[in-house]
Amino acid sequence: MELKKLSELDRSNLADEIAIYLRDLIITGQIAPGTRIIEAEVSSQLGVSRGSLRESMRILETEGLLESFPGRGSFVVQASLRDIQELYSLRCILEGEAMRLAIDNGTKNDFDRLQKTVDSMLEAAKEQSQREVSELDYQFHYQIWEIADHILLRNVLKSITIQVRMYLAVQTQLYEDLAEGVFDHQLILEAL
Amino acid sequence: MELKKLSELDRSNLADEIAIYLRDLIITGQIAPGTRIIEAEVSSQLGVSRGSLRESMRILETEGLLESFPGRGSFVVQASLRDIQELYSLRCILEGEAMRLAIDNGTKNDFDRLQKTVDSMLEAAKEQSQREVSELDYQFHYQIWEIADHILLRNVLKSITIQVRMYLAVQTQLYEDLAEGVFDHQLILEAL
DNA sequence: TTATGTATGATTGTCAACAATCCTACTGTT
DNA sequence: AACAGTAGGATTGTTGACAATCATACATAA
Repeated sequence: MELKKLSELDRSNLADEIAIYLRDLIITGQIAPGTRIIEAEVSSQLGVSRGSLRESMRILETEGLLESFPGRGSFVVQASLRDIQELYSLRCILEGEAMRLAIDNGTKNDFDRLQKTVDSMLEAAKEQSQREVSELDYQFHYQIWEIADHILLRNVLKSITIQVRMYLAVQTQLYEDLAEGVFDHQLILEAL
Repeated sequence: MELKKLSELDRSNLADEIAIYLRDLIITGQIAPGTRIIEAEVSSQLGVSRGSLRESMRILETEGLLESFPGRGSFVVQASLRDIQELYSLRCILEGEAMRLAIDNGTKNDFDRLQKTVDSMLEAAKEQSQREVSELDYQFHYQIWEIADHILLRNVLKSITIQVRMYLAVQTQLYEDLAEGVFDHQLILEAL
């Protein structure tokens, strides 16, 4: 049996865990855009030191979720219309490229798994479970990216999608008709 | 007269400065791929604390220049052939997109400035000044990205180009005939 | 009233020290 | 000789404290 290198296993350090936690709060809109992150406050609430928190904030800043002004504090990014447009246009370009690669590389097995995800999504949409639909939506795309077998492309798409989800969380009205969105995914799959 | 917000001015903090410094060392190959970054050693050499250094390392890690294994240390990434291929393919896709946008948005003035850059590059190539050619090469592309007027696209391209340059620095033999590379840029400009 | 100066608390920037973990080399046992 | 066990130093993980900076409110003068 072939074993994975332990060094590749995710033995997390604090900063990463904090980043994961905060990232989720930001993406889901639980921390509103524009809010200032006060280090002492947040770190004590999380029960960690400011040093570790600052490390995690640097990760989120590089990812484009936070924006920091030296000496003045860090804030959850507040997207302009332009930012969102750019995010979408870049996502379209890369997603298109991912699909092209997925078509080349995908096996029947791959497409069966995609169909399964779409089915689950349809079901979740029927039950109006927004949270679940959103999660399955991400899984659907993530599966395509994996089939495309282009690690860098996947990472960039992941980072962009995270930001898109953040903005969507704030403007949920865009997601009113859940079922329609799911139907789009069925179309994508058939195109593949 | 309209003034810029001071908050948008880059009043740097230590971590950013360290990141800029280390990034350059990595990109230019002065720190070889695979070398381990020992925090105490580097921070004392730079005359900064480990905390600040760690923050900068998190930035570089998120950018894909460092790779860290919790509890075991951080290393300058060692690219596989695959990594390089992915880097190039993604860069092609995005650079193509940037050019398309640049064609739409560019004014005559913009193209004149590009021509100037190519001219300088040709001159630098004649004098076999690798360093200068490399810098002007980056400027040429950066100008196109600015004309394209897509901030996000530019940022992603910047990050990818940084990594490409890092790998190029290690394998400089690829850049033997400098003049030929410059000629490529003239072709690009004429296409625009 | 408006503008300028000043003091105070709040927040960030930076650091040095301690704790936990890892790696290496040595020891002893079979 | 080959292996497991075990110190010891080296390195990372984490923290709390101090210094520097910023923002706010108040006081003062024109």
